[in-house]
Amino acid sequence: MPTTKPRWLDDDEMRAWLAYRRMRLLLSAEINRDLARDSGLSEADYDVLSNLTAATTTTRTTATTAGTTPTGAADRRRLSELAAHMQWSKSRLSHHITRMEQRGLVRREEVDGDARGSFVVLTPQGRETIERAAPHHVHSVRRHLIDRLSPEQIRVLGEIGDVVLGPLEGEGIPED
Amino acid sequence: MPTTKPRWLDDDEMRAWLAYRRMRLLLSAEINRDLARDSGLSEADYDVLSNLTAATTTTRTTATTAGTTPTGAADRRRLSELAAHMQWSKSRLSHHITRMEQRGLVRREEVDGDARGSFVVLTPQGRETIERAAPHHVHSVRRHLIDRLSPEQIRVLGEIGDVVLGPLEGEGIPED
DNA sequence: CGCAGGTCGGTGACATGTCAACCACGGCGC
DNA sequence: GCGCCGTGGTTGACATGTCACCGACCTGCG
Repeated sequence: MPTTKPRWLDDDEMRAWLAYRRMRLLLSAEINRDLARDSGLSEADYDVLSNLTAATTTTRTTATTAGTTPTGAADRRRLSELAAHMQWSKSRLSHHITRMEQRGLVRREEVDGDARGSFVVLTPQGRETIERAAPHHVHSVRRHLIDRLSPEQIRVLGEIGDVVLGPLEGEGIPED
Repeated sequence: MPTTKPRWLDDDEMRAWLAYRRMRLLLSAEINRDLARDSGLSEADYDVLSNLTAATTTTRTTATTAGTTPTGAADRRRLSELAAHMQWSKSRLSHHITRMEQRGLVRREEVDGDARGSFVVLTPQGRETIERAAPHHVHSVRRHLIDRLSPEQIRVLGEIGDVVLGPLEGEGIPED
């Protein structure tokens, strides 16, 4: 808590803070609009799907990849494991999976060893959807963000993420 | 639309994209949590309030300032003007003002020349609230973001905002 | 004047998230 | 075997936003 006078933001700092906030508002809106138009998915849908296919390929941390699937893929993850990985609350994921299940994109499946848990499994339609969506999405992300930045700006943005997120990753989501 | 093969993101690009997305998720959550705990406000509340006091002082574009008010301030703005300035949809603002009105932070007031429109007016309690909240909020923003960044990172973040937002500012919000 | 079309806002239905229980099960100590 | 607690997940009530649409009101023009 600021016991004394607060140090207000100077012009550069304000500009940076504003940049972050405006991007959160406008850039996200734009990319999500593209995604909805091109593929009928919300960003949340896309993330879930891509984290399910990602599980099958090599380690893919984010949502902007979806290559062809190697044979014998698993396409399934425990709810809690997926929630932790995405840093979503279990509640959020559960609600969202329910909705995606009704649209036929994923389905729940029991776990053998543990009667409490369940898997989320990608349906064929889910796979089809994400594979179709991915190229458009990457294109959208490039068009609105990545391709507008210089290599230096890209590098620095990555650095900023490391510096800022480091201390936060631990604390996680409020966790139900 | 990607007619040919999509250009997937390379490692640096992916890192930058991930940084943006994780910050949107975790950093925002953290700062909002602080704000709610310290001042009982949501980020949206804070923005509205600060844009109302801002109108009274010199031109303040963002939400991280709230100095003492000069005498004879107006503390009022047209709904549509405020919505445009914040780049919120009118619907969103209208709903939100209704809720804030019920908490006594703002109130609506008729416009003389135009029977359609209304002003949003800061109540004394609203002013009190934002002035109390501001120092904590700046502190929180510094602690989680600004003070973790080097001057160069701050400068580049600002640049990124300009480059990315430039093309978007025009398009505005889906606008009801 | 009189009205066509834009502007200002408000509303209701619906989507998404959060928070706080809650339930059922698994594991462990005794 | 039993009692307890931690885990995995679900649920319902509620907050916030979006979208589509309404309605009142201005304004320019014939």
